[in-house]
Amino acid sequence: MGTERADTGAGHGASLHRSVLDALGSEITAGTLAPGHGLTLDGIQERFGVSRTVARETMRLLESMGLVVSRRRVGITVQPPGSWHVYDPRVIWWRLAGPGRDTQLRSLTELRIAVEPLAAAAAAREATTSQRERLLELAVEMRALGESGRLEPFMDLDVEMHSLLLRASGNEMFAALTDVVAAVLRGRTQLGLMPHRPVPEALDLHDEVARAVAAGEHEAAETAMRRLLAEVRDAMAPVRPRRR
Amino acid sequence: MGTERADTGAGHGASLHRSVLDALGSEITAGTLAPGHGLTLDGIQERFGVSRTVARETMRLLESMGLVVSRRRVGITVQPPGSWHVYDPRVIWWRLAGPGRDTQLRSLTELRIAVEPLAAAAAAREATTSQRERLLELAVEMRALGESGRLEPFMDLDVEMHSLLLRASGNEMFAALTDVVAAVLRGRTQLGLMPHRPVPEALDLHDEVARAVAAGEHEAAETAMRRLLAEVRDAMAPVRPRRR
DNA sequence: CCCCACCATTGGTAACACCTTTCAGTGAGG
DNA sequence: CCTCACTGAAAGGTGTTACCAATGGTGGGG
Repeated sequence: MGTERADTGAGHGASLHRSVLDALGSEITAGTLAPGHGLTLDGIQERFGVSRTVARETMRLLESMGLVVSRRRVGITVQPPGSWHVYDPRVIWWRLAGPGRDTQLRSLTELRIAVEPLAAAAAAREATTSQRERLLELAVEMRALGESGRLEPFMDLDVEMHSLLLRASGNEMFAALTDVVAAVLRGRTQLGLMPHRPVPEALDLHDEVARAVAAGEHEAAETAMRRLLAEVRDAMAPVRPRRR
Repeated sequence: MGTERADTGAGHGASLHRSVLDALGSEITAGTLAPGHGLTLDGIQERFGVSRTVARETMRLLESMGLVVSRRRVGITVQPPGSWHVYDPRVIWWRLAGPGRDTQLRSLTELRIAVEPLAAAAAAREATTSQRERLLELAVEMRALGESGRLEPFMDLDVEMHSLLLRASGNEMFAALTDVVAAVLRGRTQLGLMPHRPVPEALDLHDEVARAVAAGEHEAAETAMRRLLAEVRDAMAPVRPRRR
């Protein structure tokens, strides 16, 4: 359940430190290792049967993600969520895989609502010709797949479309969110939150976004994307029992 | 043997691997070490006069930021900008310190335009009473400092206000951008992109945002913040937009 | 109450065995 | 003579162990 090989980086095989990192990262972000909890290198060596070098590298990586701090004599201390680097792909992955997944999905969706409309507007201005063409193609294919109710391939196209828009925006900070958005879209289906059993409304809005961007109408693209995401957020609302 | 020690003044405790990390990170993000360029652990040891352990830990950290990949036999390869983790605080810092600083400021500002209006709206709903009070205080102090033309302390308050709003939004993804926004605001003054005296318009808009959030009027807060940021973007325009 | 000594724990160095991947060299076949 | 497949050596990261240095929390002594 938790540690299904988080291949977040450029994927090489399972190096030793990566599996240890995955285990500890998951536990910290899941709250199993509570903030303030102390670790030691010896403890890590012992627990995972690895050498000091591997334990140290793992610890450095955890530290660079803000999950722990390491101080002499006192050891390694788990940090509270506030200091986690929540834009780190691995952190996002762990949190989506653990409990609090719906909380995470919710805040990520809010981020999407903030970013994607502007990204769509920028894409309408900046996209290359081939990107615009691909966008229109995608809209057509999505409609076909959506109406025939094939959810998985539909999701793939959905991911591709949003990624394309983010990349075409010409803003590297937007483009860097493609993985996040992909994770949200995939996580949403996995969680069974998949709101649109491709509702016609969503299909129409995707179509509208694609057309507007392709035609360079940035205002239309922005508002269409905004409405699309409002749809997404509303469809997600029902699963809200959790308040902190 | 050029054993150099590079401390780019980034404050934290000057541990050995950190200074090496800083040096290499800066060079890669600055483009001095071009994508595709090859490094070796031996080379790093030699150049910085550090042990293999330190070289390895540095390399792991660079890899976790997407700046390099490490493969057996082939060595360490510098990655193109597209795979950098541009939300990592250190990457942002390096890029703001190096060339392409204005490009970076521009894309970060666009990100602010996307996020901060929604953050303000959320803050209007979610902020605690003391946060609302502090916001009003800040607006008053900012006006005083702004009208007397004291740029540095004005900037500090500016940073505090935007940080407060992001944290008060209740969305961890927004809150995690406080460092980014702080870096942008500070970078903007350093770059001389700020008018020597805050324009009255900006002061009024800060005031308006503060009042709206404090009063819980989320729509007013959102539009006020949007106008504030539009002002920021326009004030920034004069610097030549460089296209890559 | 303050100061100092102790020692647990990370920080850093060194030397080593191992495994994977690349690449050059070699030979056979066309 | 050219091409291609095989082969083996070397390059370079991966992982292990042992050891010393620095540091800061803790507790004991004044």
